[in-house]
Amino acid sequence: MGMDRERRTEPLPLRPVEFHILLSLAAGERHGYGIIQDAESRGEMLDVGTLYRALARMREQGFIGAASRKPASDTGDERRNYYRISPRGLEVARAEARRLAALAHEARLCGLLKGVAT
Amino acid sequence: MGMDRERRTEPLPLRPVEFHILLSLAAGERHGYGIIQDAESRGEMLDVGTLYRALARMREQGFIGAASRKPASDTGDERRNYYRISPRGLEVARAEARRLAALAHEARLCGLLKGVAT
DNA sequence: ACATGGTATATGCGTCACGCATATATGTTC
DNA sequence: GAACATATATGCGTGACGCATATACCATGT
Repeated sequence: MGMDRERRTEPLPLRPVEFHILLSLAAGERHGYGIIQDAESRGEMLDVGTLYRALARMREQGFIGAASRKPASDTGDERRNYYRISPRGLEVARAEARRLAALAHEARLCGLLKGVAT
Repeated sequence: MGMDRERRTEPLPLRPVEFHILLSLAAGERHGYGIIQDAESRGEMLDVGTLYRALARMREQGFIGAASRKPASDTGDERRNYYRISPRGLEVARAEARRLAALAHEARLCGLLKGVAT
């Protein structure tokens, strides 16, 4: 067997797209296209195919769930599917955030972040 | 066409294993197994197959090169292949480090790093 | 001398996740 | 109603992946 990181039993480390999704959802409920726009606002490009497949995968994993109701900010667009982060999703997002922060710290120690504010 | 991130013309963002390699080599010349041990000391697990294939790929890309001579720290083990980071490799490593630091900063803003020192 | 375990590099195998393209349809604006 | 942005979804080809295996050298112990 074997795939990308394939059917790995360990969910961590997260795939980049998975962390982008949880990062958006940690700030509040979002629909798929809104997650893409969030990533764009951070200067990150998410492929739509990669995103929607990751959303389906993460629902199966229990990291995210469908929002019970549309948020107040919704314009009434019936096409939108809103997602919320689950307690388990929040856990893995925090663990991944700590891992990334530690990696960035190591990068600073190696001199890769000279002139970049902390 | 498409592969993992496949034959993407853009080298950025780097794959996780690629950043781990450049992070190790930014601190000095290393051989393959030494890079694995470096990652372990950071709590990151690198698969040996993934590592050696990434090393070959990154040599072709010009991000790393073979060290001209064995470093003074070498014990005389003839099996070792030492690598050094190239100017281009240092560039992309810095860019990727900035991206990761920005991502960690966003994670902090979203409350995913509460109680974690800066 | 031989066994054991750590070090060191490399490749074979199966396949998933990926990037890219395309499809479909609704919302918005002019 | 044309044009474009929004929104979700799937088909396609394949490279990179995790895991196993192969090979061999080095160090230590008995």
